[in-house]
Amino acid sequence: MFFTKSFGYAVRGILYVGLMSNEKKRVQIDEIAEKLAVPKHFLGKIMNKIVKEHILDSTKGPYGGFSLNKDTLSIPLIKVLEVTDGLEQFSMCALGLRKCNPEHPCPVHHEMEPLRSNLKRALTNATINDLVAGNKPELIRNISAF
Amino acid sequence: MFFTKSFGYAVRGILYVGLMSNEKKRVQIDEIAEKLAVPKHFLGKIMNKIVKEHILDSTKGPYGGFSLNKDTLSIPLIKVLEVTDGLEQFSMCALGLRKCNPEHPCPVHHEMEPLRSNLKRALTNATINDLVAGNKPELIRNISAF
DNA sequence: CGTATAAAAGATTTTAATGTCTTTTATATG
DNA sequence: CATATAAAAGACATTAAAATCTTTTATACG
Repeated sequence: MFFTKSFGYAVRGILYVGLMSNEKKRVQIDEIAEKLAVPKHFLGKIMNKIVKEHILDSTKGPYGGFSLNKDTLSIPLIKVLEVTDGLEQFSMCALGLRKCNPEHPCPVHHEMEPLRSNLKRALTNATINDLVAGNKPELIRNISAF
Repeated sequence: MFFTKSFGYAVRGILYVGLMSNEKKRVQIDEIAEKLAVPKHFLGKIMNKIVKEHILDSTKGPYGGFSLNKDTLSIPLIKVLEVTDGLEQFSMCALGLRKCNPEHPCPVHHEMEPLRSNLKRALTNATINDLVAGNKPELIRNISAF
């Protein structure tokens, strides 16, 4: 619920790179896609966006792949969401009305507003590092699809 | 955010019927679609589902249209959501992992769980009547698209 | 019964997210 | 420079939600 598949793929891909960064400098898309059981080329496009936004680094060619950069671990999840899904959802009416606002609220506006801002805050406060910091063998298990 | 357009159309359609039920017994799909600026035939299919689930009544032919029934006003919003979008979203992992659960949580499980249950509770507690009960002229304005 | 009305149902199209396959670009190394 | 590797880019296919158009079914009323 809430997010696209792309967002889930992105978060899991970034986490996988983070978890592997002790063992090897760079991780290839083939390995990520296989371990997470995610479509390789689709993940590739998403990872490409992630690199363009400086959330990860990548290099082509032999010994290339994806790697953490100095900022990766402090990136908040909402930044990843922005890249994959955009943030319009936080300002868009739950019933799809354009002119919904506090002065002219839709019928569910007042119910939805606190939920929306709680979600936004949770995603703003949680960083990649927060997710990587836990039990690593457990986490590897938990980002794979099986 | 959160929901499909179908859900928004359904809620607004039901509310429009509720608001008109003082003035006339039945409301036609042409009027609803026009006033809410929603595609008529698409709304028709959604309203049909709503009728099949006994959230509204409908009759064909002259003087036909959609009308409230004895249960309409006490229907919780989550029932409407179930009809239009289904409720799988409440049990589905935010990152799309099948085996995500409290014992093997995905990396955002503990952040998302309270938000999810808050949303579910809000939709379970809010009835159609709660939304109709407010200022009616204001509400009519607020469910139209303009 | 015949006719007009309005929902229901069916068929088709459009759009966006997702997924697959192929070609291009960059780079490390002999 | 030649070759192999791996990301990036491009073209195309699939799927589900959304939207449109046409035909069928039910019903009120003269």
